[in-house]
Amino acid sequence: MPELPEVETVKETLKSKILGKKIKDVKVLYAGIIEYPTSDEFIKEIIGETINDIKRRGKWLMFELDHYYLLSHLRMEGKYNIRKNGDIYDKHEHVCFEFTDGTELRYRDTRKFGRMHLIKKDIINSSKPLNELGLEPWDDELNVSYLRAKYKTKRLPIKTVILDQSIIVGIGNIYADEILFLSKINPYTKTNELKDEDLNNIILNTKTVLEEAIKMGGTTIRTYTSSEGVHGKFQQKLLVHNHEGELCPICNNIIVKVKINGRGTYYCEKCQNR
DNA sequence: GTGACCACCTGGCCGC
DNA sequence: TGCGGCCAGGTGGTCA
Repeated sequence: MPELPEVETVKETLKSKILGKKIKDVKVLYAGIIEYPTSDEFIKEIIGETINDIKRRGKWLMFELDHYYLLSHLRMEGKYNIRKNGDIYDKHEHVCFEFTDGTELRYRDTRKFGRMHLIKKDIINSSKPLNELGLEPWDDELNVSYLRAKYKTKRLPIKTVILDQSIIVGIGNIYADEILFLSKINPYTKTNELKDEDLNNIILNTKTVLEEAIKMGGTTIRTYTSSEGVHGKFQQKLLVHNHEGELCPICNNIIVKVKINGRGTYYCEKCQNR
């Protein structure tokens, strides 16, 4: 499932393929993907726009057009493919951007969880969804004081809160397990009971894990691959996630899998005892 | 403001 | 082999 490193990989892959292309037509085959505005308005406004740049904010892909930003969240299984005009549609391709050069960018999503917004450039930072996002992992303002302020009222387990995109963006279920393992923090720990040392470890290990994952092209796990069939390699580096019943790489204890607020969570009871 | 729960979705897996 | 049920999970909405 796409988390920050996977979105970063998609962004870089697409930048090398579609920058400068002008949108001639758009087909929305499943309107539920278009969150804002209506799909009719979406189509009307985006035709004639050129893709000038592609950025990322948290798990959102940001296609910079002439007058708008097209925001795209891949959720669980969203991906982009380049096709030639006239290629037969796959049943899971839901939005198709036709370019003036005869190629097409198609959004494919087997579970239809992904969402798109088309937002005017001058209000992009003050509009949903970007105005509700927290700090990037590499933001200078992400420090112990920031986390302490955000976490002080949170009684939920840290495993749940570390996924909160309004605090730190980009962390999903896979990397959350890895970050807590490296930080030696039990995922059940009440967030407001974490010590400053724990918060510092979360910050450092978030950067470490995500940087390493980006270098390796993200994680290819279960049904997810990146754009254009690009496979990430970080799953080879996962220490606990998806390793239920295997030995902890640090202490040789058995890695267990539990459910915390509905999320599958892998951890080592011996190492993560804080 | 916070936390619990549910809905959105469909492919894969498991048990019968 | 076929069927039904469960699971996976990011996010937003509703309700207490």
